[in-house]
Amino acid sequence: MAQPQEREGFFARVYETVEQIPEGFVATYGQIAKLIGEPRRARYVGYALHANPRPGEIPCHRVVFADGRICEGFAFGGAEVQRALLEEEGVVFRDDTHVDLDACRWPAGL
DNA sequence: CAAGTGACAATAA
DNA sequence: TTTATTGCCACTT
Repeated sequence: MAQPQEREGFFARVYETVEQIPEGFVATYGQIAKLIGEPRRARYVGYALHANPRPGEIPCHRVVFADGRICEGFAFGGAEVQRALLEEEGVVFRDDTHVDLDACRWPAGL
């Protein structure tokens, strides 16, 4: 396999960043990608979460689209489950599939 | 080796 | 304003 180790470094940074998201807050793929220094890998941020090698430690449910939207077949049990998890932590929802990024965006103070 | 795919985002129409 | 397309970059086939 001789695959570039940078991939693991990139993935590791994504996990580190996502794990640092406080409860009641959410981050977007583009924001995370930019925070780790690779704004062009926004897509791969989601890819890293899909890989999710550490279920239970990586709050992937706190990571949403730039608009705060959650894809349907994305979460473990469905967008509804994810919405419930976010509401449980205090995240405000504008719609059934959109979170209030204006109030829950992370990192705060951008 | 080349082409296709994908938990996104930004820009164009 | 919403919808459609392109760009990104690594992985899969």
